[in-house]
Amino acid sequence: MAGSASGGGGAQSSRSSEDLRLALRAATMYHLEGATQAEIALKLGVSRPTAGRLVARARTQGLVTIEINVPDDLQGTVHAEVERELEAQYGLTEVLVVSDVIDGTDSGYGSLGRAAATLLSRRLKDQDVLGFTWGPETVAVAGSLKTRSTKCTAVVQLDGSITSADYQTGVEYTLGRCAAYLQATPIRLNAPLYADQATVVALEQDSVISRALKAGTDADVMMYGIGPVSTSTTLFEGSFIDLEVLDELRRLGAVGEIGGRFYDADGNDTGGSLPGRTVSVGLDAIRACERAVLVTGGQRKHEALLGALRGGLASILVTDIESARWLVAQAAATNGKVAQ
Amino acid sequence: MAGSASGGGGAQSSRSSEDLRLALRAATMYHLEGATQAEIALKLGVSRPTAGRLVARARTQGLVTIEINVPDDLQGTVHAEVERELEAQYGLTEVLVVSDVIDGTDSGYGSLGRAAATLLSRRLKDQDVLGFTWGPETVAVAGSLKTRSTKCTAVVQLDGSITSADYQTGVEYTLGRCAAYLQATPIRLNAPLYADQATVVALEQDSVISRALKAGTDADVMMYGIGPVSTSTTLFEGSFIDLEVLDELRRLGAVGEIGGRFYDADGNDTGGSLPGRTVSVGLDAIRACERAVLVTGGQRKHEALLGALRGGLASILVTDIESARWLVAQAAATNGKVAQ
DNA sequence: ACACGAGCTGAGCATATGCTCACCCAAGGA
DNA sequence: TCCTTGGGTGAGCATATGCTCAGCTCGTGT
Repeated sequence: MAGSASGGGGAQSSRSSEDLRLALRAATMYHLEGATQAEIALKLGVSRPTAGRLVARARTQGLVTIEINVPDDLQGTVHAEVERELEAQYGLTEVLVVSDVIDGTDSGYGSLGRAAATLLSRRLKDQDVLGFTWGPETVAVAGSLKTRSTKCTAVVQLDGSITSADYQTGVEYTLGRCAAYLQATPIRLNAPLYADQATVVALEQDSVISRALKAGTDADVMMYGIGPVSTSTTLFEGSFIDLEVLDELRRLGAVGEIGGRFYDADGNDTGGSLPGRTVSVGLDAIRACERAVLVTGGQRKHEALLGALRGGLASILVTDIESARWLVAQAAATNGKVAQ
Repeated sequence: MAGSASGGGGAQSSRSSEDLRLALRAATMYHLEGATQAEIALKLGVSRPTAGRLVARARTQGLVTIEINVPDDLQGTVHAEVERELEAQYGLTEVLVVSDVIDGTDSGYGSLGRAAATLLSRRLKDQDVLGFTWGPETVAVAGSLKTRSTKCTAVVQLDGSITSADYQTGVEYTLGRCAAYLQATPIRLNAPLYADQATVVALEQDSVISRALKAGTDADVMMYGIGPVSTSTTLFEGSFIDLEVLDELRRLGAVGEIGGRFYDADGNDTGGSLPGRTVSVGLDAIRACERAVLVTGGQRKHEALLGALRGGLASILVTDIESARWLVAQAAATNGKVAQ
């Protein structure tokens, strides 16, 4: 008795005009005045679902315009557009672009590190294992960790270290600082990055080292920088790679390196003699990681960065605005074609 | 083990900036891309409530601009602003303004009637009783009822009729057409609008008439026009009111009339000799009705309209744009002070 | 004139959202 | 150094929203 079917509605005198008028009104109340659809329904004398339909129709028909405005004090600081474009072009989960341009020096990763540290705090959950490669970028990230509010289970090296004093320090610094600030167990990969093949085989059979490598391979989150293929890299300058190997890498089309492993413009491992002599998780492990955070910037590393992204070697990218714009231009140049 | 407390977050390197950046991003995903907060949370690596907070913060801090745009084909047809202003100024539930200007003639209520008919269809529920006063406005509304999609229980006259042939027809027309199109029982108030006091008392004791009056008083929805206080009204021209009474009404400050009952600039019944000689529901019954739909327009009736609104004699108004603008100006002139 | 298809409606439910709570961390003062 | 104070967080629930369904009306074809 109370609620018998009241019947549907047919065409009124100026039906669609009246409907649009109502949609306009409903949308105004909903979006501008914060009314609920039930309130709108009550006020307009229609049923609750109809009020919802009116609001929906207003959006469908373009009566509602929603804009996201960057406030003035963030203008020039936030690069949302470029970030979204990169995410789309390279299939990334998140891109974070900082305004500072990275110069060629290793000490210039400050702003990159700060940004990446904040991002890392957000991405890390307390049951996670964090892996990292050594390098100036990750040192900067570790140095910018500020609070103990983020926890994780363990921090593990993804690659062996080299005997250069500076970088040995870098590894220790990164591992120690991450462990401290993330209240995590540090897992050391106590081995050289490169050795002769027999040594590498032996090392990989060592229980401690294999355990570290396994932990690194299975890490929930990975954080790493990249190296270019050039004579002015630590690997070459420290004589860890000689001219012969460099020539081989170039012949094989290497454009960049992660954890001592080189890849070509499509992000594939270049092969050759080096992989068998390298102690680090493979590129496939990085590719398989769902939260692979690549932190790098600067013109020197553009080609290496492009190759890594094309090869799916990162899911999250933290870089500088100049590199970001360059990447966008590259993707546009190849007509949006992105290697998977 | 799985979900131990992960701790709160403290101030990161550039916390508020990073937060704003995230809020920006969350708002973009939510409003522009239609993502749910859960999806945002997943993508950004935060908890679901936090994603919601980010979206909320973006609105709070003015990062989100929402506009309602009237499409071109409704420009000049829809008067949303004036309508909302009138609602606010006079405490009305809904105001509907039509673009056509109402001329002085009784046949000029076409567009008003069409608009009111559509509105009435929306406001009427099938268990409702609809009351109406006779008059050109309600004739126009009844004439514009188009479909049988709206039902209601009964349609009842709110005031007695007068013996002018035209208006007798008007009453019958309105009652019959409403009853037919609304699939409702017609309830006739078969009595003169004005009579001498003894007759009125007798009529009000008649069971059929008292039942009709009661039904009218309790009507869920009322629809009525208004009359001005002037020698050029049907009531005066038809000699239902003589000059003496008109003078009395003017002395008492009458500005308008609904159902044969006159009110002053504040919408109060003017009293005098007429009320005791009138067969119709009182102004209080109209004031008490939650869906009292006043349909009128034209310059002749401006003062009457203003008084009715000031006196709370309507909750829903259908009028023309000229009258609407005049009313807005009047409310502005009295500094927004509105009689309750 | 009658029957059929299209479109709209309200009811009911699955999902998404906003809110309250207690907890934990970081900063400031004795 | 410890303690207080304020801000921010996730869990759980009440509410709001969107969706699917069946029923009814109107327009069209025979």
